[in-house]
Parts: sequence; structure tokens; C-alpha cells
Amino acid sequence: MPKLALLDGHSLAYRAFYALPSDLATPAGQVTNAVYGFTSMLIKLLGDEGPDAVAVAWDLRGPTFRSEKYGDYKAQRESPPDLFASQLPLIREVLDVMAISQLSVPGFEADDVIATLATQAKKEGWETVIVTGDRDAFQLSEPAVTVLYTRRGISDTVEATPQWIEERYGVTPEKYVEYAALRGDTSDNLPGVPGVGEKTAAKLLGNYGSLEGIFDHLDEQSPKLRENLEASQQQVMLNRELMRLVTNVEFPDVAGGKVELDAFNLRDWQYDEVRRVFDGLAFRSLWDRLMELEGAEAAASAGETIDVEVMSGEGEDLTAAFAEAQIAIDPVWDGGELVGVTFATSDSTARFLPLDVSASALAGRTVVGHDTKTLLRELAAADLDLPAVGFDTALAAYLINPAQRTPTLEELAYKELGATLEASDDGAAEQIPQGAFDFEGDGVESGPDLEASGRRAVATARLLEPLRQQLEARGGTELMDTIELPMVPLLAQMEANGVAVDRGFLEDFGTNLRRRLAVLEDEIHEAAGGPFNINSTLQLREVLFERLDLPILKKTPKGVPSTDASVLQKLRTEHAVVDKLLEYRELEKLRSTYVDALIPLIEADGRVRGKFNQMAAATGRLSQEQPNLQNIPIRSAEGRAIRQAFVAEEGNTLLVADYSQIELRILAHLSEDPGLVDAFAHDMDIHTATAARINDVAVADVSVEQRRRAKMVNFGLLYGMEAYGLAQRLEISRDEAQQQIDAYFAQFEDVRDFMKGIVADARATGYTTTILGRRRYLPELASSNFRDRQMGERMALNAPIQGAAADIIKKAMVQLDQELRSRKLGAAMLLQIHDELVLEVPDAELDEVEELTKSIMENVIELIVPLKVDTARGKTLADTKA
DNA sequence: CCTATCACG
DNA sequence: ACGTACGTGATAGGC
Repeated sequence: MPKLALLDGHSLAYRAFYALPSDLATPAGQVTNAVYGFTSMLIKLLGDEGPDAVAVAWDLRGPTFRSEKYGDYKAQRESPPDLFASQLPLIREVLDVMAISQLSVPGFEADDVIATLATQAKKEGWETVIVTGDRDAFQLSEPAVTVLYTRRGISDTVEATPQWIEERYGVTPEKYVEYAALRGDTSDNLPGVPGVGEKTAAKLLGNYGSLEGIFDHLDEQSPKLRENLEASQQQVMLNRELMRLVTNVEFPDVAGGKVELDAFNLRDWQYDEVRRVFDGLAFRSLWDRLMELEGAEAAASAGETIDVEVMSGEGEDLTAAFAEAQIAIDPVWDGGELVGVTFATSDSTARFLPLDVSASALAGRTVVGHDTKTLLRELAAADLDLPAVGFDTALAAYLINPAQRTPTLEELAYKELGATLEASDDGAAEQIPQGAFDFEGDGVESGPDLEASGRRAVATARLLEPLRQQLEARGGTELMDTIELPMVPLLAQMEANGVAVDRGFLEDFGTNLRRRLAVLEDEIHEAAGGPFNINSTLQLREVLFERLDLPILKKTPKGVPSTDASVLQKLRTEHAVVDKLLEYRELEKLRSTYVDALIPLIEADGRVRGKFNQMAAATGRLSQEQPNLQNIPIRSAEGRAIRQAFVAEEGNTLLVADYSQIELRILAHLSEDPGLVDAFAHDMDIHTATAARINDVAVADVSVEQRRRAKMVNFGLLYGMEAYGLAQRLEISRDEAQQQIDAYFAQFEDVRDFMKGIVADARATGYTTTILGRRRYLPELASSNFRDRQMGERMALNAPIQGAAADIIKKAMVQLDQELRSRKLGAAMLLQIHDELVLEVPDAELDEVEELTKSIMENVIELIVPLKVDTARGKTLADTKA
């Protein structure tokens, strides 16, 4: 269904004008707060809603049918301040260059134009979004017509769905006009019934259905109300007439008076035109947002280009050229294969070296690049010596703001340098002999775009200083130099290492799963009274809640009944099919994700090689993909069996070393709470110790249930839990959950104070910081939306703890890597699973490596509580549980 | 491409 | 009145 967005120009501009400070101005002194706010909202709308067509409706000066009928209509309104009026032409200019249609019809208001178009759109099968700060539009709300109402300012919008309107005002959208007629509207100078406010208006309409109904039953009202209603009857009827939006406005400029909605379709606009207007308004950040919306490709066609000359460095003595300590590089790929590296040797020249030559040029050197791990992984796979990484522009952008999607080099170049990586169309490019390098060895002039690579290398070199400065300003230099950069070659090596997989085991396991799944499937179909796709939540929902009539215990965010495991767990006693469903789900997950998806990823040498993402998690953690081996099942016995498939190669053993309760230990360190610190100092079971304290019993007397609850409280703490959440998870009442939390904080007062402090600090500074200086910015804390703000507070609680744990294990990995190398040990790190390392160790080295790993991990940082690491060995991952 | 679900720490 | 524990990635279904 195509989507149409309709904006009420004046209403939104006005909101923006009053919401934003009037010192927002161009260097020339033109105030731009309304233009800025309006444009910002427009860009947000384009991004959030992705409309196919957009139109902006404007009120016109002069009489409307409303002022003709009622001389006092909007009569009290003062003319808008000059500062506002002077910005309207600018808004129109912005819309013009963005090729967005603008409409106005003499005698009607923008609302009427919008109502007309929304009505037409509905008839023609469009979905419509109306954006306005005027509540009159609520009467248009229905399933296919969403009203985005800006409550305060410009960013705090609410989707005024029919349901929301009914909940908020107590009347349906159809009745909204009559409701408003009773209540009156001061901004339009339409008086309502004295003594009738929102509540009474809604109640009257609820009781009598319409204004006519109300005035037919005046005798049922109290004397006072009756008198007021009687006196206002004429006004109220007039109000209704004036407030009802016109849905059949004729457009005088259009033949037949009716517009084609397709005429509002978004069109390509001229980048340089838009850029000129945005620059004139000093809208740098809005331009960036617009570019982000349009994608990097679009960004590349604006701004300055980087001219570069690429030469072959082959046979040259490059010592002089490489005299700089760090060389900016860009890998050159051809059909997915690394064929060489381009080195930036000045601000406008680059040299290309084919792989065999560049490999030796890189060895022992320190390189600088954008996302250098990709290149290093390739070198590691070829068993070449890896260069050190002196700086990485992608990594820098991540540390500067870990919450953002990591920018591409194109985006960074544009943002930081105002430059694009597109070829310039004047001369320079032409001089470079494309395909001058003989890749095929047969003189065929074809191959990768070396000039493009040269531009990337040069752009990277130019980005160094600005990004270094930004990183330094945010206190991230040390974290970068001592942890993140040394991690790059290590992760590249780990990716190249991969993990050995027992394909035969997986295939047998899969066969077994399929057999059991087939049986379960038949049984489930039988119990359900017919076949259906069990993997379809839609179909399963129908079976469970309609055919079998089981109670609905929970709904998904979209409001439909949930069938997730927590629901099924509670429905087990209701119907025999539920147990089978639970088992089916478990086995099906194993089959699809951990057997069938994994087998094709096994490479010729029997290993799978996932990719670590160093720039994905906002907290500083690593993630892994294709495959993600950080979520191999372990909690259930059935799932844990999969771990037998991950094995050590002949003559080696897998070594697992995991931090015990690292996040709670970090909480103990940060809060300095004597209760927590003491428990860890004595190496107690932390959940039992917590339970003993909050229940005021001896450690030996803690019951299983008490420990279970204390464990949930301990974990919940790290996440900013509330009573509701704890109650859900423990399946106890909210009150009981609240008691647990109260009892905890009564015992661990410093934890409570720490948590309060961390949120207050984050609110004051806008970010959180880990022990090792990793920052996470939390704009959510300043949101005008309550829900977002609460989310921000929970993130503020969790980020310094989860982030510190991430810092600590990364630091340990770097140290361990160095030590393994300097001792020339053959042990190889394979996986990092947040608080755990997996190594593949030659049997002869096992004792030494186990000792070394444990010692480095435990001593990598000094906290006020000890860090504890448990280790285990096994021939398969399934055997490595101590 | 989004949603629901579920695997992990 | 609202929503409700942090951080990830993968699969399947369905528009």
C-alpha cells in the first residue's frame, strides 16, 4: 500500500518556533529555529515513516468560509511575530529544493486540504500519515489514517490512533468534533459550554450519543448544567459546523478540481541545490542526517572530490616513501580475493603493490586503515606475519560513539573532511592508466579500480588527525592504543584460526533430530485436529487460542497473543499438546540454527570461521556472526549435546577459562558495598550470601528458593530491574518482588547509592564511563519521552558494568596473546564469549597455558575484590565443564 | 524487510 | 497512563 504523508505547515512551523531557542541563527543573523525544527521533523518523518508521497498544506491569509460564518473565528489571534513570519519563506524554499509539493486553497484552511486528501487517499487505497500540532485532525483518525500529533516541541509526537483518542479523550474520532464543540477551543476563539470540560463533554456524548441527543434530554441534567447547555446551544451547534473539516475541497488550480495523489510522489532532487540551501541556513547536522537517509552513495555525489595519482610501487625502493611511522593503506580486492594493497604516500599520491610484494612491505610495519581487521584476517589466513595497527578510522568512530552504526569510510570522509570518494570528472582521473597493472599475467588490461583504492588510502590518511583529536577529547586514546588496536591483529588471527567441527557428529545429530521432530509433528497435528505449520506463529496462535480455546496469557508488542516459551510453560497443564510444542520448539531450534545452518559453513579443512565484530555492541562487547559461536546451547541438556561437535584437532585439547561472576564483582568494586565486597573476599557463593543477608538467615540455612530469588535479584540489579520484571521472572506477585528488592537495598545500601549516583552522573554529563575509560553516550536520558528516558536509565546502570567486563577480558586477551607469542607457544585463542576464552592447546603445553591464562585473566586489573577464573579442559566443547 | 522467537553472556 | 531487566545474532514466516 503506498503511503502518503500530509503535513500542516503552519501548525508545525509554529510548534518548532516556540520549542527551539531563538538564538539558532545563521552567521548572517537570520533566525532559523522554525526552519530548523520543521526540517528536522521532516527528515525524521522521511526516515521513520518512509512515505512514498509527501505534501505540505499551508493556511492562506484572508477570509475562509469559517470567518464568513462566524466573524469572531480566530479573531483574538495576534499576528505572528516577525521572527516567525520571516522564516516561512525559508521553509518553503527548503521544501522546494527537496521537491516536496505545497498546497493551499483560498477560503479553506490547511486542515481542510489535509482532510480532503486523506479522504481521497483512503478511497484510492493509500495509507496516510497526517502530521500536525492541531488536535482538530483527530477527527480524521482511523486505521488507514494515522495522525502524528506533536505534543510539545517537535520531536515528542504521539500516534493518535482511534484507540489512543478514545483512551485519552473518552470519545471515538467520529465523535471528536462534537466533543470539541461542547468543550470549545480557545485558540480558535470558539467558546464552549461554561462548566463543561473534557470529562463532562465525554460523559454527555457517551450517554446520549450526539449533540442532538444531549439537547433532547436536557431535563435529565442538573439545573445548573441544563441552564448552561441551553444558553450555549446555538454556539455549540455552530462550533460543530466550524470544527468539522471539509473533505471535498476543490483545488482551483487543477483541472476538475481534484489532484492526482501520485503528483506528490517523492522525486529526486538536486544535491547541489539542497546543499546550497542547507549551507545557507548553516544546517550542517541536518544535512548529515539527510545524507544518512539517502545513503553514502548519495553523499558521494556532493562535496569535494579527492584527486589522487596512483603509481606502481613495484621495484621501487620504498624505504623513503614509507619513512613515516604509520602508513595509511587500503586493501584492493578483485572478485572477493585480496590482490594487493594501496599505500597513501602523500596527500594526493598512492602506490599500489600487488600482494606478494606488499606482504613483505607490511611485515613488521605499523599500518593505519579503515576497518583493518578485514585485511589482516586475509593475511593471517595466508599465514603471513601481521602488521601492527597504529590507528583505525572505523574503530575510532566506534569509540567516539559506540551506539551509532559504524560509518563507512565514505561517510567519515564526507562528515569530517567534506570530501567524497567519487572520481572527479576533471582531468586527473583520466591520466591514470586504468588496468595498467597486469593482474591476469597475460597483459589483459582489466582489474580492480586502483584509483578508487588510492583515494580511500589518502582519505584515511587525512582522517587520522581529526579523529585522533576527537578521540582524545573524549578520553579514549588510551583505551584505543592499549586495548582496541592490539585486539585487531589478535581477532584477525582468531578469525583465521576458526574452530574444528565434527561434521559426522552434526550430520548424525541432525538425522536424529529430524526423526524425533517428525514424530512430534504428527502428534501435534493429531492433538490439534489437523495439519498446520507449527513454525508459523500465526497458525499456531489460531490452533492454541481459537481451536483449542486456551487462555491468552500474554500479548506480543503488536498486541496479538503470544506463543512464546514462557506462555507455553504456563499452559502445560491445560492441554497435552503444549509439552510437545515445547519439545518441538527446542529441537527445531537446534536443527535449524545449530545443525543445518552450521554444516554448510564448515570449510574444506573441517573448521568454521566466524567473524568477530569489534564495533557492534554499544557496551564494548564483541559480537560474532556467520556463525555466531557465542550462543552455542548450554543451558539445556538437549542443547548442550551440540557442543560435542566442537572439537580439538589431533594432539590438542580445548581449554576454557571463564571469569566467575565478573559483573557482580565489578558492581562490588564500583559500589564498594561492604556486603558484596566481603562475600567476594571470602569467595562465597554470591547468590547464597545475598540470600542469607536479605532473609536474615545463616548461610547454611538458605533455602533453594531463597537462593533462586536472590540470584534473580542479583542479575536484575545489573540491568536496572523493576518490581514488575522481577515478579514476571520469578512468577511471584509484584508486592513480593518489591519486598525482595526493598530487602536487598536495605542490606546493600551502597549498591543503591551507587546506582542512583551513576544515573545522576550520566544525566549530568550525557554519558557513562567504564573503569578503563570507555564511554557510552545516552541521549535517551534527555528524551522528552518517559519510556525512552527510563530505558536510558537502565542502559546507564548496565553500561559501566557490562562495559567494564568487556574491557577487562579484552585487556587480558591482549596480554595473553603477547605472552603466548613471546614464549613461542602453539596455543591459539579461538573464541571469546564475553566472560570466557576458548583456546586450542597442544597437549604438551596444556599445564603451562592453563596456568598462564588463569593468571593473566585474574591479574589483568586490580579491583577491590579478587577476580576469579575457572578453567576446564576437554577434547570437545561438551567436555570442558569442570 | 519486519516480527516473533530463542540461543548465549 | 504507560511500560516494564542489559547486550547480542540467527531462523522462519509472511507481507
